[in-house]
Amino acid sequence: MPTPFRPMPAQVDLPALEREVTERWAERKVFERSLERTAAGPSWVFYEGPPTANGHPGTHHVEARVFKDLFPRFKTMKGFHVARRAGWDCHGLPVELAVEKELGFTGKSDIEAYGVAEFNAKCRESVQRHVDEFTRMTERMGYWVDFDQAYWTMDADYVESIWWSLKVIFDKGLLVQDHRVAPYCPRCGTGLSDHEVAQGYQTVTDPSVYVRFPVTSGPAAPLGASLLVWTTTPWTLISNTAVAVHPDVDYVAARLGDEVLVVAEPLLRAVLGEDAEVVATWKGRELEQSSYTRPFDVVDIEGAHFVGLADYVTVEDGTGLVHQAPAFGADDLAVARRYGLPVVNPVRPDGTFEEGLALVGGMFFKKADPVIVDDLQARGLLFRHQQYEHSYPHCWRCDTALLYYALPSWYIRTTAVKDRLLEENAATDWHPPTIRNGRYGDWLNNNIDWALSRDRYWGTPLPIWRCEDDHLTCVGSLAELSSLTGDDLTALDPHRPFIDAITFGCPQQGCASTATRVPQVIDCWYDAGAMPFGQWGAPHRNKAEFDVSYPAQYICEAIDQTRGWFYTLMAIGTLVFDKSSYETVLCLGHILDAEGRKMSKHLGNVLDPFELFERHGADAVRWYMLCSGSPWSARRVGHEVLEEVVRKVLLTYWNTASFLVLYANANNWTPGVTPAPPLDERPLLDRWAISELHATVQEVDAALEDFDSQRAGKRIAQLIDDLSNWYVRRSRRRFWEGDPAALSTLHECLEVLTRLMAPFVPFVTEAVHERLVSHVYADLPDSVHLRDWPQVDEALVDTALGEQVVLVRRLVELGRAARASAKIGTRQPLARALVGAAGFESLPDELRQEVADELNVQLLEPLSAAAGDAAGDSGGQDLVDVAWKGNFRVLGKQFGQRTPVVAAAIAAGSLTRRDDGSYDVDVEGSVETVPADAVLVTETPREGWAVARVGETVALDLTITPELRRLGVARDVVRLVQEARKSTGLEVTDRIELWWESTDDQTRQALLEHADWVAGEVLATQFAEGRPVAEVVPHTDEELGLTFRLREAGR
RNA sequence: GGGCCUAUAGCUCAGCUCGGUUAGAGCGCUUCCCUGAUAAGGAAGAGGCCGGUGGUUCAAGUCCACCUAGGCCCA
Repeated sequence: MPTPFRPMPAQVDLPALEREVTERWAERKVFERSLERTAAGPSWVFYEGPPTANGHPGTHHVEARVFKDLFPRFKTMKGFHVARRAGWDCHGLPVELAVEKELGFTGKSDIEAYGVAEFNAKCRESVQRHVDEFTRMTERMGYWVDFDQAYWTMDADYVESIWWSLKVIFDKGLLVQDHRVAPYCPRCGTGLSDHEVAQGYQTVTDPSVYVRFPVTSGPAAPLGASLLVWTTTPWTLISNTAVAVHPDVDYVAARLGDEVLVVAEPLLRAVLGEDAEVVATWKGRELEQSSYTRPFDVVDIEGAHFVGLADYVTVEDGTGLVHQAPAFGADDLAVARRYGLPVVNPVRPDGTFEEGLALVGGMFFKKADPVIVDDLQARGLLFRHQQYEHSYPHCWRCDTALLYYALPSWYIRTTAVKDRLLEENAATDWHPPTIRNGRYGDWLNNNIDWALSRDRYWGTPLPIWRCEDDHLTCVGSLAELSSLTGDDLTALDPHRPFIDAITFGCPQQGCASTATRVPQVIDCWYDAGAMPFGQWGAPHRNKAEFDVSYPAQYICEAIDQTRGWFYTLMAIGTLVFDKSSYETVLCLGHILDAEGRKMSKHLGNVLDPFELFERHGADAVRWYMLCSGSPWSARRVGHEVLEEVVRKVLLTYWNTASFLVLYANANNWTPGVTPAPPLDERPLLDRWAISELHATVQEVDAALEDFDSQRAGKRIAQLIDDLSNWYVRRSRRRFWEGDPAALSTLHECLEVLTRLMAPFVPFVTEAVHERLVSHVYADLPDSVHLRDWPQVDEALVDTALGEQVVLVRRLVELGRAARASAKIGTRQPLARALVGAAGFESLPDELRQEVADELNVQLLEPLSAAAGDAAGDSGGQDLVDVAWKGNFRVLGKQFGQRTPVVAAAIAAGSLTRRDDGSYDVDVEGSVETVPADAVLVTETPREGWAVARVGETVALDLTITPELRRLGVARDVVRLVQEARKSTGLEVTDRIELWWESTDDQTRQALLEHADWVAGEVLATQFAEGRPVAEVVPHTDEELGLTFRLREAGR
């Protein structure tokens, strides 16, 4: 006869099981069907942030993907249609650098020599390679996302969408060209990334000069003062445009000899010495707009040469007055922008001054320093000249000193929409909420224009064409480009170098010049932020699909994306549609290694996700990511924590299911077929289990609606523990007997629990669902992921019962502690236990019986009732001590400062109980009335009892009569036989024949007295004193003087 | 240099929103107990100046200020 359930071995290889489940999903197209199933439902829009397809996937990639999977699965089970489109971020410097490394290149000149077309082809290949690995990782971890429709930011459709959006921004006048100061190597002719700069610092000695700038207007002018300005780059003095001071710092005019110099007050003595005499003091802001005579008249700089204010100025070193050359310093450039000053750059890209300039014409910038110093000296402008040792960046390739250099660059004027960004941010549902006004809000408040362009090769080309007359044309599509050129370019690969070759007659009215594309590509972060429309190729294609899927209801990434994707998504959405691209965002903390360090290739501490999946299983990794610690805190991951998840959560869950299957099959119980009593006729414990189940459904649902996976996971783990370690433990006997009420209850709990857990751990739940549900209910879907999310039945949640069971378990714990302290094992029955606990009186008999069973006592009585009883025996009130304690939380509200005095009076017992339960307390002569809950009463039994008490009290009567001892012996024997059954390899349902003999009188008497009971417990069809006829291996126990032999019945 | 986050047992983390009695859990360790599913469960023990200093308060791990260390992002 077939068993109702497929057997579920207790031993399970989770990673192997996961691989089987993955195959089954693919065969049965479960993901596709889950989307079809919800096609008519309301849609819940999720955007997949495209990972950079560069490098190998690491465990930190797994983290975000787990959260990206959980909520869409949850919403899908709730009936929402959650389209999930994979995406790949294909462009950018990281890809270029990886390819450069592969090819052994050291700079842009190598790329140019190799050929841009060939180089970009290599980049494309590299992307494809890494995407394959990401896909494999994604599938293995059970992240359901549609790869067939994946968007690639390098696809022509995608690039065209970006162009369209840039044209919208351009037409609003927000895409403009300006200067950008960046570290630049004049020999290599290229800007360097921060990463490159960081590896090229060298300690060098530079001139340090203090120069006089005579003041010509403002408060210092009447004194005939000069600003004293300090710099370590004399060559930039040629381009001096302004002087910056800190608005809140005190500046002094000080007389030294026959001149007056202006310096910051805190630096006065360090710079001018003790002899300087202060003649005037101003706040920096009072000096604003004071004009001065610049040190060199070599280049024209109009409308400049006055004092500006800047918060970045420090009084750490120098003079507190900072020379400004906007072309050669990012801070300087910012100040210049604010004051509308021109950016004048007399240094050519090769690092030499323009030909024809006085003094320095044609000279390499560094070589100009001594010339300039000498000239200043000769003209009496040099106050002091020293050598200064400091760390300065050099080109990591050629050791040339870098130049901070203003390069022409394209900007998006995000500052123009800053207020809108702040409004959109305020309306965004951040998890955790602190990010909104904290890290992210702060970033928005300090918003600066987006430096969009990159002087590189592998990226979305900036679709701007410029003619010789400087007319700009921004092109929004290949079709538009075709109409401008007159050729059909709709099949053109819109990348460099092909796009660079496209020119057309300037469309500007009356202009006859030819327009060529500007050479830059764009920041790949723009690509990622453009995915809401880019993934559809919208609006050129699929405009309707885009319209209904904007904005996203949910996105999720780690904290480093505040300045990355979170920003670019919101900024582009606001710039193009005047609306942020997402409503809810979950922001995760980073995953660290076991030592708390960020995982990086550099440190070699990257945990390979595939290794974790194969060793512990993807479910274990998922559960850890979702439920251990706060998702928004940085967390450490290692093998130990994953092993714990497997043991405590996954295996406990699996084994509970395995237990059900074992006894359901043994008793031929089939859910829905074998009749079971209605819930309200089942034992109290069954109603408790169902109550906990529904309370869990309620809380998990609420937690997930709030994007709080940790809270949901905690509750689920609690239910698993409740079922395994209380419900099943307490109900074992009923399962052995095949009680349909118990089997139905556990089956229902596991069935609902499996659905609750499915979004978290999709593999093991699928395997359990298949065995517990799919195989027995033909009308239900063949996958848990095609089921509906559980509905809570609030009528079944019995809070009072829940609290009573908590008390029961608490009392059991206390009783066990009492036994331990008396050194009496639980197998030895005791006559009675006394319980002192609020709520014990109202505990139903069924629950009192649980306590008695667990503690193995024959009688359970309230302590108060027993006290009088025992008092008669022992002649006094000595059995119970009563102690009182004040409840500070209650007393504090009533008494404030007097709280400690009142509490002391209560502890001293100066109180009388009133009829309504409240107390009169005698506090230093005056009587105060306090409510019942202001006094905590504890009763403590005395001598002859084993006691455990923490809030509640359990006392055990330690008298062991000969009758009790014999019962204990019988139980010991049962245990020994069970052990022997197990070691013999018998199944739990096998019947046995048993023969025993004993040299110990007490043991013999006990076994004769309790023969029927022992035989029943160990499933013995025969239980006889003596020896079998045939040879059977004996088992002996010296303490009991017992020898017994057993064999399977009927053999 | 700026901003944000974090700091509680050997390790991993709760508790802090809204101050209240003896600061909890898991892992690990020691000793026991229980076991007719379990790689499980239970008891006891060892292990805490709750990062530091000051303040508010009858009362501070919790609120405030400053400091220190680490992390992240940006210069």
